[in-house]
Amino acid sequence: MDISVPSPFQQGTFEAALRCKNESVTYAGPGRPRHQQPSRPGATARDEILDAAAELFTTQGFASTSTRSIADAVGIRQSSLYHHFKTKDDILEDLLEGTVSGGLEFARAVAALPAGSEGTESPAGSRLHAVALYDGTQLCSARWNLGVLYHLPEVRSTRFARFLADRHELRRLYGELGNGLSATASGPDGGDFTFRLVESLIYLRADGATNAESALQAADAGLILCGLGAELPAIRTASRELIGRLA
Amino acid sequence: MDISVPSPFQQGTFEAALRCKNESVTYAGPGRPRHQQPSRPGATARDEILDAAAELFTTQGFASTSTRSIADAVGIRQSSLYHHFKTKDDILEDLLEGTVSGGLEFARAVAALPAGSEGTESPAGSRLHAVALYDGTQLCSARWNLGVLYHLPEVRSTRFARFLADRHELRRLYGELGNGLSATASGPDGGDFTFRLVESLIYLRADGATNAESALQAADAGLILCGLGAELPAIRTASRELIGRLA
DNA sequence: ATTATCTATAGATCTATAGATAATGC
DNA sequence: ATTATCTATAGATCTATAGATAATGC
Repeated sequence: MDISVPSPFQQGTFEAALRCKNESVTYAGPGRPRHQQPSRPGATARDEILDAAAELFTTQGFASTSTRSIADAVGIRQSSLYHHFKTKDDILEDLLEGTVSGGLEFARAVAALPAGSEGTESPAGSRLHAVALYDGTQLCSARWNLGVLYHLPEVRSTRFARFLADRHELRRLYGELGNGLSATASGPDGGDFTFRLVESLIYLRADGATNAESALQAADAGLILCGLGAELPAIRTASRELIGRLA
Repeated sequence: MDISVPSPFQQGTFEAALRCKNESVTYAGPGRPRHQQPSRPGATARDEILDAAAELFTTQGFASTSTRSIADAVGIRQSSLYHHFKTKDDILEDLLEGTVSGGLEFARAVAALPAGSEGTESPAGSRLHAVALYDGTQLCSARWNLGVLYHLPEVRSTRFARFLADRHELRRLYGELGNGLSATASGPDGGDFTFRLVESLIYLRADGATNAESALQAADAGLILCGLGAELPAIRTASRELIGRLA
């Protein structure tokens, strides 16, 4: 059955040809030296891989990015990736988890505060504002705009159950923090609208349209939809205080 | 150089094997009969292909969907696709263009109305509300949730310049219609916030969380952010009237 | 003659594994 | 001995083209 024939076009040969271009070898840890110098931020090879994958996934798409192109961006051979990650999906899983874990942790801490502990005035809505501002700031300032990967059809599978569950819990916390604030404005969903406005920062950023105020404006807009537009100055102050205390 | 050897695993052989399963032939137009009955909605084979591709692109992703799987879903051979579309990108281009053209046309018509012609009362903001409601309704009710493809990294290329330009013009029209309405509320960007809230319906739908009111709620929220929450009942009436007249 | 399909295939990938090799650290 | 890399490759794809074939319509 095995009738395959070696061909000059095969991968090994091509890599061997490439190799002639760059024979420089520098490597600090244990193991065989790399054929190229490391050029990515990150303390470990694993971090370099994650950074390169984040760049490529966000700029070229997940399925369109080959493991070979990630390896090339790191300066290792394609197969060396598999020492650090079992599959390509595992790389994506790590990246997604990293984008939601910080915000979720902060939101949990805010939601767990005993009533009235936001500060001396503690205006209603400052908890939701703080969560939105923290989350939005992270989405705007993270090194790569990984949020664009949230809604990939590929991600809606049990493979990424943990990320999906974490993001769902974060969304639920927005809803919970918005509950009871919406007497006057857009109905009972001010918390979820706030979540949606914060996530829309992802696409604002993808269009190159975010600036230093974008996250604050999204949080403010969420609170306006909760009927608290008039209290915004006090809310902003308390929100910043909360972030300084918990983050 | 040509040292390849025919193998029992090659495509042609596999297709020939498959073919034995289904010999039924029904075909109405000119040309050779299909090996399978058409099973997709659409007057033409081209429409069937677009429908199948829309389903697969939205549920499995663009890059993860092979031309073979599209052809299988239609009931034709993979290579037959290329009679109707030059490349796989051309299929995506057609689909994207189709999702924005209707909304853009409506928004242009609304923006081109002479001042004061919305109706007898013509409350400020009803034009923006009408555009948002029309657009949001389309995003929620279209057969496939093609909006999830808007932010694919693959789409940000000159290849899709026409779609990108149309969507950009639509966004600009939201901003224009929002101008001058935002004296009281969230700053000067009520129009763009409305656009963002309407587009967030795409991801609400992807999470299975839209209902019959979702589009209206998004449009309302946009107008609240323009500082016109108090006028919403009158705005809604005028907005529906506008849609009935122009759509 | 034109149209829409088909079979067959080129040529270029892609992911993941097997097993060798060259460092470090005990 | 352990670790991180390397070379080489299996085996399964993928997109697109060439050219044959079987309908319709003139």
